[in-house]
Amino acid sequence: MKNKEIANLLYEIADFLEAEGSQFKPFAYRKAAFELKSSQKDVKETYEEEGLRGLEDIPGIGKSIAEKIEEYIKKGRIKEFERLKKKTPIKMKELVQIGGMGPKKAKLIYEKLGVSDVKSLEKAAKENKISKIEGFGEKSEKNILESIGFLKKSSGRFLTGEILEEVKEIEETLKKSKNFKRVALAGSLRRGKETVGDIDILAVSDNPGKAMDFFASLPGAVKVWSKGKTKSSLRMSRGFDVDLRIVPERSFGAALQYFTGSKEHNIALRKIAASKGFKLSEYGLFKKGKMVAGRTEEGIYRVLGMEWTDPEIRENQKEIGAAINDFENKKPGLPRLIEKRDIKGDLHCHSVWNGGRNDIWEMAESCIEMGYEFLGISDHTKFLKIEKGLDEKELEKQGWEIRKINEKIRKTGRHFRILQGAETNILKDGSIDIKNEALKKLDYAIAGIHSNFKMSKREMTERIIKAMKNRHINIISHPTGRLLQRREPYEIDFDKILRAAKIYNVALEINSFPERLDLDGGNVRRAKEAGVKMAINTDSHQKSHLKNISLGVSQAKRGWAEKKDIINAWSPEKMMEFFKKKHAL
DNA sequence: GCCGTTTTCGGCCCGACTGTTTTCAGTCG
Repeated sequence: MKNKEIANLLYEIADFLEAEGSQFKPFAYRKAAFELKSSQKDVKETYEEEGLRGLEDIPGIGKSIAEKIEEYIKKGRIKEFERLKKKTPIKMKELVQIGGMGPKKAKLIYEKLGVSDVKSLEKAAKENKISKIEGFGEKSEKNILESIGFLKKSSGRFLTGEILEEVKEIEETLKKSKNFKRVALAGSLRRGKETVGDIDILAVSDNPGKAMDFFASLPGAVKVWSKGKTKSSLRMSRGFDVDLRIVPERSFGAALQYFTGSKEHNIALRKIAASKGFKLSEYGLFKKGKMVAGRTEEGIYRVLGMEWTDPEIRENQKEIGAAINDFENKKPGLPRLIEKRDIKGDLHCHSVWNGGRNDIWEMAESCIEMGYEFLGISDHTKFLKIEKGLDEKELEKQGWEIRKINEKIRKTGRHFRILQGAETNILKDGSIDIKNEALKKLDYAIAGIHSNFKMSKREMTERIIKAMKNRHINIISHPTGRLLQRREPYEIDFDKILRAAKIYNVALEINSFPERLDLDGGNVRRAKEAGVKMAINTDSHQKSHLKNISLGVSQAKRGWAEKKDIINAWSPEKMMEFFKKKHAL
């Protein structure tokens, strides 16, 4: 039982309570849920070790919620929740996902029309019944249908960042088992896509029967779709499916290549193979019926006269041509793509100063553990009141603290430094919510859009360009504003933004947060081709988020980014020069 | 329902936006 499971339950209770018109309880439940979700300690363990008292020690959790958690751990259900659901029998979690639809509106349309889930909501909207209800209108009805359409498009896929850890655990479990000789992840996960449909795992086993038994009894598996000697399929409790294929060792590379995809890359590769008299399949590379490669991926590409290709760029976007060796004509091959180990620090991290979970020192410690050379603290600034944004005075105070910690680190002789930045807000008119005199004192400054998302393309583009012109702004955070499966990017003329970024020496962020991944691979590629520099940041609000950097690196790789394109892969000195150059413009 | 450097009651984050209204409720971040 994961903290998140209980947290989600508390969130849903909060929604039901809000629908009932309860004023402050929802706030309390959401706070408790948030604390649970971000707590590093397992609630169930806490309860087993310390009982109710231990639960009440968690901030935001008092007697009543502690008892509800106890009830859930013991009985697997919460009476209060059952009571609320009985009173208003609707699929709350499903309905509030619809844009513009909150708990109260969900309850209202249930009472008026008997709408209890998204399906019946869609039907009612199509029959123009929604617009007849008081408080709704034609526009609401249109928005509801639009939002449902958007949701449908993205349904059935999961955010890679949300399931990655669990998938890695599965991989490790299989690897540790004696039943498996080799295990590898394939599919879109291996290609670093931001969302994945299902998980493909390949394995080699001397005893496929036993191996499949082991697989089917994995912790967290809730349903076995199928179980055979070569292929089995499971549904995990989080809702995603995992396919395991057992292949002969001599075909492992070929199978890995085949099941990694993409389909388009594979088709192109098979065409190359055919043109040279080979036949390529998931079983191997064959010439006149004789297997010539297949044990490793490298072997297959080599025999085809190609360089091994990073999975992230296997999209048939010119990587095939680039990978073909042509030494005679000194043709440039594939670029050496950026790797996680190239990253020297994180420039977008929040701290307790604006409501983050960890203080600056704790964040720094984690960065040191990761082998970084620097950490950029960039807390929100004052316009974002909900995030306790810092004003000019508080930024100055934070500067003192950072200098003190840097001094402490310097004395240990460690090669590590904390930089002070800020994630400022680009206001509606393109101005920055922090005065230039204060920005000047920072090591660098980020600017991002956090309000007024719905502007015309022209206005939004002008707004961002105006911010880039500010001589203290070095990075634009999450440049397109998209939230995966939740919000489309805001309207911008990206080519114009790229030109401005180049002229005003501003880096665009590759935000590594699982639901952002913004820029994405496609936009990274465009930025790179325009000669625009980028920064791969995590937007961490607590130290456990720092590991998301690998998601950002995957997007960067998907966009063919190299070390030279990523400012936080440079030496800190060179990066600081990039920032300084801006001030001189 | 939770919390306390305003400590057992009274406040809880709050301003902007949206779509609906004609002064506001609900949603959003």
